[in-house]
Amino acid sequence: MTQVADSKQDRIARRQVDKFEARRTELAVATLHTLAELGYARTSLREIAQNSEFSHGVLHYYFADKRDLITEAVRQYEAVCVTRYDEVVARATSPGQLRDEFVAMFFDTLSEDATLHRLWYDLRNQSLFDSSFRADVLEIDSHREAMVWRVISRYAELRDTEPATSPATTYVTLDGIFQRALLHHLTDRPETVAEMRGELPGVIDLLVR
Amino acid sequence: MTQVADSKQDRIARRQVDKFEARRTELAVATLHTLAELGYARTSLREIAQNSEFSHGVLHYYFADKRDLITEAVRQYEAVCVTRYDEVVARATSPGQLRDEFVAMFFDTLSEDATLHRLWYDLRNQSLFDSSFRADVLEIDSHREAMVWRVISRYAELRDTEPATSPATTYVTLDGIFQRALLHHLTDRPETVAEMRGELPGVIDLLVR
DNA sequence: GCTTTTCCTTGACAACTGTCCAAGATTCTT
DNA sequence: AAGAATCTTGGACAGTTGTCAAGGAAAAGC
Repeated sequence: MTQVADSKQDRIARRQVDKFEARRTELAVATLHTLAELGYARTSLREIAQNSEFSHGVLHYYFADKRDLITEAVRQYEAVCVTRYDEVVARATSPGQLRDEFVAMFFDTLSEDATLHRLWYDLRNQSLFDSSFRADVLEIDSHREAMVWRVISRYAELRDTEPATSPATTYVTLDGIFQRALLHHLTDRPETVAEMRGELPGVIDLLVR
Repeated sequence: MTQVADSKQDRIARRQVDKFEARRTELAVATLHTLAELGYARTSLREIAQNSEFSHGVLHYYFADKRDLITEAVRQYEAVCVTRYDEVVARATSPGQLRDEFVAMFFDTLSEDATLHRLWYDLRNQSLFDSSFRADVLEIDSHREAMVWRVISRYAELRDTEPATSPATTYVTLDGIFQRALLHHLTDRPETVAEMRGELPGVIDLLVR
């Protein structure tokens, strides 16, 4: 009897938790969009609420405070972003194909998800000032590094050679290129972006022996 | 007579302008320190004034508005930062010396001027959201690129070869490394920074044929 | 259908923001 | 030394911020 009651209560509790979590991520997504639009410095709770279908008060029902909310939004970002190149790696049969499709995807997400990417860089930078972001940022950064490494090490494999640098260096090189391309993309300088696109294959080749 | 009066007035006017400019840069420097300490998102005019010897009202006597003030501070930053490696280049007589001294200077300023550097990245990122910063940011970025190029092209010359990539790619590669090293430095992970230091010479060699 | 729990809105709060201004303090001119 | 120009202060302003709580709306449980 108690067992039945328990499992029933459990089911109820679980359902409530699920619902709670669902709404949390829903609000976190709204937060993500607001952050991507305005940047960290200008994002307020009322603005976030306006990008959702709720009023601003509800945010404190689902989140302890603003930091909690933004942290959750950052985690949402990670879910979106970190496996982007995996299918490219999976379907590649020749080094040339892998390189070309990687470059294509690279510049595709650059313009497609530009606001999300600038948000990521904004938050990573925020972590230079606010230590409470650092753990999450470092974790995401390491996932991005691993993602890049899967591409480059596979590329080296296909070319029957080895990467020329460590995962860390490989990552920061490509990330540096991405960051600058993003700046010029948002500054509306397509020529510069095109130039960088032209150079990227050469850089990739530089990254393997 | 009018001429004498004019030149005298001119002198007075010039002195006033000089004084005005001197105080402007004085306040811009205070702004720079505040920004480096708190980051863009948390820097207020009253906080800036507290880092100077004046009250907050004076800022609007010397600057049109907050943007004007911050823009001036950014220009101050540039004056500090953009010729850092020039003497290293000037005194280098062998490729090994140039490379070693560059690496040393690289990691020296990383820890010495860490807060200033994080400010730079903060403002560069801010320009992804606020177009009114972009012109200044792009200009400073191009100066940084030129600075790095002077080092690498000279290094190639000393080694009797050529740079392997364009100035832009060369810059973003080293800047990406710097940025990540800065993150780990501020996160208090000296091991990671040391690792990156160990790898930097190899990267430099990768950047020339 | 009624009660209890969960969810959401609304308005208030204190603190903080950029901006402006009146009036005092300081410096310069004559 | 007196008057004029310049500089600086400190307070007021309107608007925004994160936070919270009282109470209504909706849903769930019985």
